Amino acid sequence: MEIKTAVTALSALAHEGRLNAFRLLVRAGQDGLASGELARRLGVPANTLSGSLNILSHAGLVESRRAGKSVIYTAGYANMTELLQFLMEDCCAGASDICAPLIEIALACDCDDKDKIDA
Amino acid sequence: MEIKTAVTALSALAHEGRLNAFRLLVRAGQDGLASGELARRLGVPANTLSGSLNILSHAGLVESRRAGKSVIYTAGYANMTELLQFLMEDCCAGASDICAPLIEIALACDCDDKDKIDA
DNA sequence: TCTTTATTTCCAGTATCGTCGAAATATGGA
DNA sequence: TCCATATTTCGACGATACTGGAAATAAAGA
Repeated sequence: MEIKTAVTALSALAHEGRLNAFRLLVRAGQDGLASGELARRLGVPANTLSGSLNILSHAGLVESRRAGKSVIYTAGYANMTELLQFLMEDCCAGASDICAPLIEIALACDCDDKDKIDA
Repeated sequence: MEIKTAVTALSALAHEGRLNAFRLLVRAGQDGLASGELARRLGVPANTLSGSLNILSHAGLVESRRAGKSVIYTAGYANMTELLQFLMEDCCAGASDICAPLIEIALACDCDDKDKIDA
């Protein structure tokens, strides 16, 4: 990931409304949420949210698909992972002590994939 | 971590100059780098960098200590980890498939602490 | 104390961002 | 086609951020 890409993604997330929207979509999973439903839950005007989603979309952090009159947004998991990877990739170059907490975080992630560690 | 704290940290990182400075400090490890040395390496005026470091500092992403005429900056590893944790903490709430790449990232982290996984 | 070096603060011009009313566009149904 | 609903685009105002010159502050040595 290039630094400009990372800055674009970080800028997109560096806003309370957009970060809330993004996290809501992360929780919503692959089913995603319709734009209107998202606006209702976040309590923001539809056009304001539309702008926020547009910024997140250009940063690759959300994806969208039309379903009838609604537009369904989902989190861009792949690009989110790339960003986290970018933020971490130099963490051990000379400072291995920062690495331990990162592994703890991944291990704390309470999901089925936890089993993979023993494999 | 509260969302406002996360936004502050993300905003601090959402700037090419500051992100470069931060990553350089992450690589520099606990020894850190003097403000002037950092400015020289990044090719930015000392006062511009000072402002950048001030923003990163208020976000808790860097720390500083005076050493004679120089001020040494180091990465704020603890707070950086907290931010990453915040960005990840909901990753598995209904979308466990996003979790796998995160573990891969942590495992890819090539440092001594990798042994802990087998413990 | 005076000078040099290192860093920060102040300031102001410029640019970019955030917000939301109003209008435009897209879709499905009658 | 006409209407209702869902969403986006446009536009403009106010707010905030970025930059770097110049001045101020901090520290060490002569």
